[in-house]
Amino acid sequence: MATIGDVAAAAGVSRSTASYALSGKRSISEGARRRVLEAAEALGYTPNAGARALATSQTMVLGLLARFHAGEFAPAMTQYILGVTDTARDLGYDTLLVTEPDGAGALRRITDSRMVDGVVRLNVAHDDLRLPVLRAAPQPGALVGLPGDCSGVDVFDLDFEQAGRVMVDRLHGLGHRELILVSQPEHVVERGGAYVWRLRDAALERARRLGVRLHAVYGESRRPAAERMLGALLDARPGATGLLLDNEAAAAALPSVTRARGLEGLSVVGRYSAEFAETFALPYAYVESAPDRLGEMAVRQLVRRIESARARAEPFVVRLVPAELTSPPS
Amino acid sequence: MATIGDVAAAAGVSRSTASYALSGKRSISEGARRRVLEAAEALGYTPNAGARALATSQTMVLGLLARFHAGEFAPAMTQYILGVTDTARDLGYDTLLVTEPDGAGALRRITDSRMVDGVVRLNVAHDDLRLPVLRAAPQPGALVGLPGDCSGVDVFDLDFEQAGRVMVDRLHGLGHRELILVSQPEHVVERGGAYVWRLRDAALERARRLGVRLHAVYGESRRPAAERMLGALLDARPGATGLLLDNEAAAAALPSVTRARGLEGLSVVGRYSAEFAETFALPYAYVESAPDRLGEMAVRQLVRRIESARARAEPFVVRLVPAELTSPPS
DNA sequence: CAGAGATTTCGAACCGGTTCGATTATGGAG
DNA sequence: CTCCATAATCGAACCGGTTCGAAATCTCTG
Repeated sequence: MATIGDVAAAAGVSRSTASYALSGKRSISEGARRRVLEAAEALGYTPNAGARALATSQTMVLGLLARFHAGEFAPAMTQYILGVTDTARDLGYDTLLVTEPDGAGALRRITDSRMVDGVVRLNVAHDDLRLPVLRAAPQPGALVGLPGDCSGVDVFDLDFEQAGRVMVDRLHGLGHRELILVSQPEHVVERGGAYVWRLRDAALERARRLGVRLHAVYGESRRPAAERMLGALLDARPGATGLLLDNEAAAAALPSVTRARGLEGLSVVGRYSAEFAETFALPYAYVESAPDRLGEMAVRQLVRRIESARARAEPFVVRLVPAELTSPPS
Repeated sequence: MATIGDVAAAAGVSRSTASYALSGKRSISEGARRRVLEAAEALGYTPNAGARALATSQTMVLGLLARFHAGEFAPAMTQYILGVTDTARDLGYDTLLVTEPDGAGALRRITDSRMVDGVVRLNVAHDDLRLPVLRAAPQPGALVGLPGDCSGVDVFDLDFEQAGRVMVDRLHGLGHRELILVSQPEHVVERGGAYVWRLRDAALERARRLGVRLHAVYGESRRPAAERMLGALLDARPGATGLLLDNEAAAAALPSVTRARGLEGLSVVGRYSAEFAETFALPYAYVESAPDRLGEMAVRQLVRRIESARARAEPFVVRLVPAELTSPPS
């Protein structure tokens, strides 16, 4: 494999001249620049990433910390990941993916060893054990998901409180006065999925204020259980005419349940990604969770901080994207 | 951030002694070793990855090349990825994820710059443009998916031919004499998804030999279209009593279609992952595609080649895991 | 044509590890 | 007490880039 020394020798210049010719950080005579470029091309020169990282303290790699349990229905995960990796590549960065059962250790390793210039954390829990590590790291960090303590990192998330209110408002506006909210399964909450109760509490509060009855329950994340659960629920609450679904599995299961029972009067509002809605042809209005957009925002802000000392000095942001209702396909 | 020089100074030894004490590659007196270890601990020393890579020409990072189009229903993707990253971590490697619309360029960059010690390629197409690059790379490569030309890399895949035969045999054994095979959408085939026609051609051949009529069609990968398509298909082939599904979206959609039509006599065999079967509570027998296991196998073989010169000299393997029928949940 | 000033190039140091060969300290045998 | 083998340690070189300061070359002016 050719080194910059080989390129320099082939072009008849010193290593430093070759380096400057390639980087353009100093002016180099037209002839020398051309010879260096030709030599690099001819030798198939690619700079050694380790050596460059050592010299510049920049790796052009972002860490991506994601927690995904096999056997859990998490259709949004690939979209988050794709949003992050695609944006990173656009900005010239590669992505080191850490799927972490081992938690903080791996994070500390990749930051302290300087493998990455910054870290995006997905699936942030309310009391996330990796956040202290991330705050202590020399690199900047960006989160997708709102933790209890936002200090020291940039945070991006859907405004789940607003989502809860928007969803209640919608069904209230359609005249419904008794509603059911199906949230994520309880273990998601126990694991620190704050977005679940942010949406739920805001929805309950809004319902109370509007004088609407709202039954909030945990759903299931698997198919047969999800269907049974919905059926039982509709039986138990015959007066409920509106359904709020903050649970992908429930949303995917609902059409077959309602079809089987002929519950055509039921009004439904969901909360999931546009892609999910399309894949499962869901006929409901929904609040779009825009996972790819959130991943993109996190990366852009992260790279801004990495590349500009000025940006690094700016105060940390907490950006909640507004929850907007998307109409069902007609 | 502490360097090995700081550790050495704190322990009162030279840098080389500190290095040997930490790596154990030469014997070091008990006292010195202890002082070095304590100093490293106290200073929170973590070796700089770039420097180590430069010195050892080993990065302890694997490249993971995956192609996933947002908006395509590819539920197995996360399982492949998880199989790879989890196994890599077990073996001491991190994973650089490259989701590549830009194809060969990114691969060449990460291999030539020595960012990775080896590469796992998912979603291999029959005539994959990245394979020549991978073969030319100085690092070993492993594929999940069978390409037209297997030279220069280790290959792991499900035995899709056997899967086709097993599926036909099953329905033939149940007494069915006219079958329909729903494959992946045509664009998957056009993109070089050889596994589609490997399964289909083997199934057609087996059906011919058994004297069974088999109608092979391309399916849809999206929900509303998949359902309509299945309905139309069953109408068009009223004599068909058995269904082979090599298409996740079709499998997920089928229960609601058959329920709506009361087609209880229909026998179905699928081809998808166990996780998929469970998530959607599919009541069919199926050939398990074991994405996580394939990812794991690819990584293990890759790391073997990376770490042992002996293994590197071994001939390349093409390992097709047997297609076995899993019974439906009772 | 000398000299100032700008342009181009080079050599050396540095980033932070690893590793080889040599040197020093230690202990045992003669 | 000396000599030698062995164990422990050190210094220096190297991996492959980048970058700084100085030297060399060229250009233009007086």
